[in-house]
Amino acid sequence: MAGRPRSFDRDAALAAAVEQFWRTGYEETSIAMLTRAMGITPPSLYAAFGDKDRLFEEASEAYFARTCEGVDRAVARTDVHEAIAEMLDGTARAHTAAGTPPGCLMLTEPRLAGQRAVVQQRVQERLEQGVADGDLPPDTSTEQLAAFLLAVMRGMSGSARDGGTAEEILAIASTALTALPPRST
Amino acid sequence: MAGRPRSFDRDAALAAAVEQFWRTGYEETSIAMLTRAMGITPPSLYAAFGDKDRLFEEASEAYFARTCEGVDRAVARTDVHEAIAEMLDGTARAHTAAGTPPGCLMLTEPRLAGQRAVVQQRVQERLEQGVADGDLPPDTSTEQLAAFLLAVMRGMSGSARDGGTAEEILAIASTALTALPPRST
DNA sequence: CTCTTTCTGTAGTGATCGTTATGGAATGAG
DNA sequence: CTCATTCCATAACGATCACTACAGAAAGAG
Repeated sequence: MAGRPRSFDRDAALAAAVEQFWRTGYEETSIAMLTRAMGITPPSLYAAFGDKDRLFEEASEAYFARTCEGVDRAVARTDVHEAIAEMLDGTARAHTAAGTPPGCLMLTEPRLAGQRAVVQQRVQERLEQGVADGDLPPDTSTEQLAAFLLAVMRGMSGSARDGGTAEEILAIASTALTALPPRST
Repeated sequence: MAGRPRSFDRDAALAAAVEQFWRTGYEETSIAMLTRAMGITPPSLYAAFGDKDRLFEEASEAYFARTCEGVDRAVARTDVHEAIAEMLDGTARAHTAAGTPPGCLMLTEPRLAGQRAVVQQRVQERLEQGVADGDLPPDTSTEQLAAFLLAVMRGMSGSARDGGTAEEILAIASTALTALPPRST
């Protein structure tokens, strides 16, 4: 009943696929690039992951889960200003971390608009909490502010892809922070 | 000496190429898509424009010139706050204009980092002028602020590509404006 | 051991990629 | 007119695209 077992680590292969998609995006990544990065042959890839679309879906979901961890950790802070600051700071560092491709797969890949909407919604909810906590003015447009923050993070990702240094990206983050309305004491 | 004249309008064909590259980017645009959009056959394309790389270079330069017109008109305003506001406003409208593809070719295409650097430098110089005019605090980091503004515009372009409405993109622009330090009276 | 099942590597599918050779049509020069 | 020159359309080039048929190898079940 049980035939020959798979000779490669599926999770490790998926991680390699994540990095390859991260570096070159969906369209520019060929199956040949993937098999080389993953250390397997095309039939193994198709047997284990379906096709290129399904592999990308699985890879982008793994990437998304990792990204959400960082965002969730940041927005868990009790003060909304600290929460957003940490989110932007963490984003800037992730976009320029050595050992990983520059920029962000979720923010760069055209077909991941759904993931971006999810993150934006989460940011908006954290801002609404900030308003409820009295840490943001009651008339704050959380929707508008969340869209702004997503746009800034997307811009940070693009700057990182253009070769921007960690300092430059962090400076963008700290500048964006000044657009957060201060607590009205 | 003078043979058969070209049977198509080179400028019109170039304009069609600009729009095609604008809509689908360099890598995702095939010669077949270009020839269809331009209304010519491959040999005509290669005879008139060299190859895909040179055609893109010419197209992106034409696009860049048009973009710079808008930016230059905006930053020509005497008040730096009005200048930046008009630049962001014009950018938002250009990214969502009916009749043209959403977003911005210059801000989206990976290989146009050089054009982005030029625009950023121009913005930075305008901000420095604002400092000299006393419209921005003397300790303003114009370099940091210009990088921020470029990042925001890039994010606006991405939002537009994701299907964002003109109102949403304009809201991002107006939020970004609040990060401009006010005149210190 | 044998049998069955599943994986693996080679090799190749048709389609499309960017690019171009070829040959006839169209034009200005003389 | 003739001739030289340039352009256009068909058709094809080799390379690569995503994907898979095939056959042999490797493992568990009995």
